[in-house]
Amino acid sequence: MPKAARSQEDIDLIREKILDAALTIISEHGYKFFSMRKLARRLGMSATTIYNYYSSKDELYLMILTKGFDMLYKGLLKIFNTYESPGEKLGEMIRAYVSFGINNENYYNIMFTSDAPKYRDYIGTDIEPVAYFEKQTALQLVDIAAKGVQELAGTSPGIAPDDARYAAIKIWSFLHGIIALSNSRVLREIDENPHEIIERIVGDVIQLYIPKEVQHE
Amino acid sequence: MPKAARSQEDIDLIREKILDAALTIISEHGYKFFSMRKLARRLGMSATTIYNYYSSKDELYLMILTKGFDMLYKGLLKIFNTYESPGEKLGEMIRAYVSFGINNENYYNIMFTSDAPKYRDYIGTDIEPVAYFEKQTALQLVDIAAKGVQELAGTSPGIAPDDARYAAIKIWSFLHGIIALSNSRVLREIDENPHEIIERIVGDVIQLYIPKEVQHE
DNA sequence: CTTTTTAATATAACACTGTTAACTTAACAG
DNA sequence: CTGTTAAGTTAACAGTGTTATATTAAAAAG
Repeated sequence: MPKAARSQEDIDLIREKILDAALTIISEHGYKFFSMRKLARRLGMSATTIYNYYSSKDELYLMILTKGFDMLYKGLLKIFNTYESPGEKLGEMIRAYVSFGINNENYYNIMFTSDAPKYRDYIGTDIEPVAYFEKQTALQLVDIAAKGVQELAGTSPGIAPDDARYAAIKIWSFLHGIIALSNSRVLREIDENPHEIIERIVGDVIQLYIPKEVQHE
Repeated sequence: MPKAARSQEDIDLIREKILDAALTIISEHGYKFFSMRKLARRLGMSATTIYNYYSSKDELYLMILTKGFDMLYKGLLKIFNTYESPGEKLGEMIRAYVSFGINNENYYNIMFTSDAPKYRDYIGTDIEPVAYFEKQTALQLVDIAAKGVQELAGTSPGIAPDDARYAAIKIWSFLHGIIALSNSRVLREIDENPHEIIERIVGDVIQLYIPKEVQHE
């Protein structure tokens, strides 16, 4: 009888190791600097060996995306479960989202920025299931956001009672705008103090949806 | 005496030809598919010949950026000079900006999206002057936007009289948010009707700054 | 032990990328 | 026709994702 195949646990351990190294590269140097050979060098293995654990760079990329969405979701969920007042809750969720976007620039960019491929690009390919799982993880985010907004519906002037989902997307869009402008360094080109502008806009958005009396009810 | 050098006009003509071809590739297939060899093939010349007209792919890229900012600026300027009422003027400028972003997806992405290098990345390099010119062209955009907002200051509830510039950046951020979400295909993943959402958000932003009575004064 | 089997890894290669060095072609003044 | 040199080409380098092939290593059977 031949050599026995490795246990699933052992395989998963190596997969995790590879994923972590990829993450480090991306969050330190950006997606552009993430190549299979560099990843392999960091792991002390051959580039082609990685293909025994992930079918392609795209699959690895999708796994990273999934992890990112999951991290962000869990962060928002914690706030959702911690705060009592709906106003304070949504306010903190908004701040947490923007913090994530600014402090994990490279991560945020591949999660929400154009160049990176999306679920649609993998339909019909052999990694469609991986892409599908990524999409579902991302959708959780919309749900928790909509829930946060839902609790404010009726109380807030900006949120129609039966339209929390639209309101959530709109707030998201506003926040994404300022994060994306900041991360793209466009903001830095036109203003000396981008952080001040970000703070101010975030404050304005919160004010727009959560008037003072509701904010500390 | 040796062969005479070509006239500047002739050189500029070829430069223009190369730029146009690069533009076509990017707006049809995106920045990812734009390579020096593909560009050369389309032009019926060798890839290295392009280096006689542009010092690098980056310089070519900066020229494309500049052209994009200039196009957008001229479009907004025309609206600025066409409409009389400040409310109508700003409303139309907002719609024109969003249209540009949605209809020239690939173009907009390299202009305002992260992965693309910015002026700061070229400081100290030999193409810093090209990058500087690109930045100045982009800054014109902020100026014309701020002017459009300035005319509404005082009349609009959302715009403090002495803070048109901040208001302009904020509106820009809101608009960029919805365009970027749309172009990144994230919106398509979470909603069946992204265009409807875009229309609605744009309407809401306009409404936020230009109440009905001011809109058709 | 040695042999056989095969899982796991590594090497070599392909087609691509931006860019440079070296070479060829072609046009014009003397 | 020759010398000069501008303009363009080919060959090459170091890099990319990925695959086919070759090697290594470990464990079971004789």
